[in-house]
Amino acid sequence: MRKLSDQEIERRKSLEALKEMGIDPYPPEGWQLSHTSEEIKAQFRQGAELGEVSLAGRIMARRIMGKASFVVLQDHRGKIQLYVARDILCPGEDKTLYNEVFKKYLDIGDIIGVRGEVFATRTGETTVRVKELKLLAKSLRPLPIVKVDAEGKVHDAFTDPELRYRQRYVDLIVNPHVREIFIRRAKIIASIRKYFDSRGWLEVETPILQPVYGGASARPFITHHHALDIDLYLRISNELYLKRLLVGGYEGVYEIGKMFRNEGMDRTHNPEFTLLEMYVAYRDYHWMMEMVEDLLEYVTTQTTGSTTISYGGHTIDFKGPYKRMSMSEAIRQYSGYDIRSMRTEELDQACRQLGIAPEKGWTRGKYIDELFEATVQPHLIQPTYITDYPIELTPLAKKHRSEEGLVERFELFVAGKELANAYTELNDPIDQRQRLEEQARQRAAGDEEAMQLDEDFLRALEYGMPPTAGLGLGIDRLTMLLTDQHAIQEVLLFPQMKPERPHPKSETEHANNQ
RNA sequence: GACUCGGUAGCUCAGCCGGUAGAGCAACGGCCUUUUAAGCCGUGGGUCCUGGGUUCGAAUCCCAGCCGGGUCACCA
Repeated sequence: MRKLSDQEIERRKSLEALKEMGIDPYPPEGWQLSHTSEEIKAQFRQGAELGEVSLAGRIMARRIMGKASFVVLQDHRGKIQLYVARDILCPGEDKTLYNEVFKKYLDIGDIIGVRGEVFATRTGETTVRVKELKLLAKSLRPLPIVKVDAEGKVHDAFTDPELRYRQRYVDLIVNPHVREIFIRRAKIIASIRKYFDSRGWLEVETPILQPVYGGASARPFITHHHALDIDLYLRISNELYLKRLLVGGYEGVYEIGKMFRNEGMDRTHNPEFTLLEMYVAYRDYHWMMEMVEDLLEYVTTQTTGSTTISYGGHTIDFKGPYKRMSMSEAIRQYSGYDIRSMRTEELDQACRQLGIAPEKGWTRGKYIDELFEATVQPHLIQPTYITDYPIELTPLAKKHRSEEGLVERFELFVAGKELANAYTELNDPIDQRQRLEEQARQRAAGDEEAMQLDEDFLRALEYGMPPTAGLGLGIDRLTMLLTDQHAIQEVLLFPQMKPERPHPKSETEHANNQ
């Protein structure tokens, strides 16, 4: 058995004592709720006659003063103070409920239901005078105790990232601002759905397990299907499936879902992350830029109340229209290099001067991409569209209608980070085949991240896909921006972690010895 | 992957010029019927991340490993 701490032993003793008194520490029947803590406080402040209220939540603090006590109860909307007085809780002769159950056997962390009237204390705090109290779930582990003083200063904050991410449930209990992040995340996603649905675009689900992975450049996770005896890949992108649906005749489709990329992890990368992908027929990337402006204005207003947000000390305004620059203009403006007239050797030299070490096999497009990342990207704080990318980097976008060697693509940059990526989609099946065959050659030459040739996707395109604008937008990054968080782990409920090493004296070991 | 910082009580941390551990909160016992970082008196609680090494003696010094943070690299 895992060695229990003194506090855990104490709580288990209380649990047994309660059972002996005939109190079920985990009763099945629940508790009728009349209000949330937030509703009680708001309505009482406005002078409402609340009468008796009934609420439930977790004990977060206890201040016992003999025959009366104050309790801080936390529910999903906030905290409220309870006043538990012996003779109000136990009007008769039997004071067991107060003296024994409440004072001795309840702890911080226990979940209780209470009923009583609302009043204001001497100091004016809205408080529930408890007439009825019931244990709903006993907590066997002590919580980290976070205290906030009169000036609002937080003491002993629970901040260790390892503990917070591994035990997110504890983080959510004791850190209200963390709960808020995930409420906002849900609002962001809900508002995107609302916006798309109102335009008649169809939300779809496409396979996560794919026999051929494509639509992006990344190493996949591989798994195995036993009945079929084939390897399957966790999708790195759903792009090729959504395009099949445009071939099928839907004129607007979108999917919000997890993608999986088997690459490094850091504060901006998690192996699984949430991407919005959407495709609309008979549109091009110019239209898409306007749509994204409109969408982001809507989402920011719906979730934050304004188009203006604060991110890492910058004030960022999502009100459109956003600045637009072609990639070559942007590089000229920020670095002085005119890549359009530069030969590959000159690009190589320019990169070396900037401290970038080129690798053999780099295409012209790769050099340009590197130059861009080093010289331009960090400066793009306000939402900015960078347009017209080198063709080599973008096998699924349509060739530029007037510029040789470029494709009709834009990326949206905010706070120096890529937020969205969009194309006028390539719907010429012959061109698409050539470009994917080029990718296949790069794979054969050892580029693990070049795309696989998806014959069924090409077959679909051969039936004819309408001209289409497509968009990918990182939901995690958008959430980071709208919550002023700088690590992806802060906007994922359960970020990927290395497993905890089982302790030598583990619980399972004990089980085996029993 | 490289470098770097960290891992000590349930939590937040101190101790780290080597002499086998401390504080606050939490817990336990007591007092207290409007407190709010409640207060007062008393008490208990530790594989000092793991494994080696140096030493009469290691939380402390050295080596290796594990986990996490940061920076860089890789990576649309």
